[in-house]
Amino acid sequence: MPRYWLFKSEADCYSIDDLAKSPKQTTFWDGVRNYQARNYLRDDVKVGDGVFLYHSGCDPLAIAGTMEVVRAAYPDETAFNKQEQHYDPKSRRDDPTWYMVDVRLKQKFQPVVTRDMLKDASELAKMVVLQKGSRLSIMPVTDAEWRAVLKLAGVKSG
DNA sequence: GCCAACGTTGGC
DNA sequence: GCCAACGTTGGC
Repeated sequence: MPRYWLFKSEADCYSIDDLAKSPKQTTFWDGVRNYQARNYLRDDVKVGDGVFLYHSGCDPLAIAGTMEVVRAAYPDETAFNKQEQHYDPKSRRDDPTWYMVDVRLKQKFQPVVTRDMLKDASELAKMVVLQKGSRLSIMPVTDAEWRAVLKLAGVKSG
């Protein structure tokens, strides 16, 4: 059984349209530099899992669509490169600290499911992304939440 | 190992 | 732009 996740991205930095324009509509999800999020990525995110792409830091705040995990965790190369914004001198090639996965665009929501819509849905009251102070960039989503959001998006399956 | 200070995130 | 929440750092 696949599990479900929510990946957060600043839309100015990387949006669902950027993903749609990528070769094979696939990208590597790099730059996660938080241990709890890293643990999810490294240990729990598997090929075939469903992922919501959430746009933060923009208007509207919204789930923009769904993605599918197409490659499980492997070392995040950007951590080894001094030129990279997310360079981390403590991560070593023989013992990487940070990991990334590959995701492929599955479905772009039209229109997007806004944060306000999520907040109005009683089934989503406990959704992690809606909790105060919730800053993780990788968060788990329950089966019921996954279905409820798809319903709000007006689509039948992820 | 504690905790204050600091930096960052992100909703509003 | 503000500020609350959170994670990390570093002195002790």
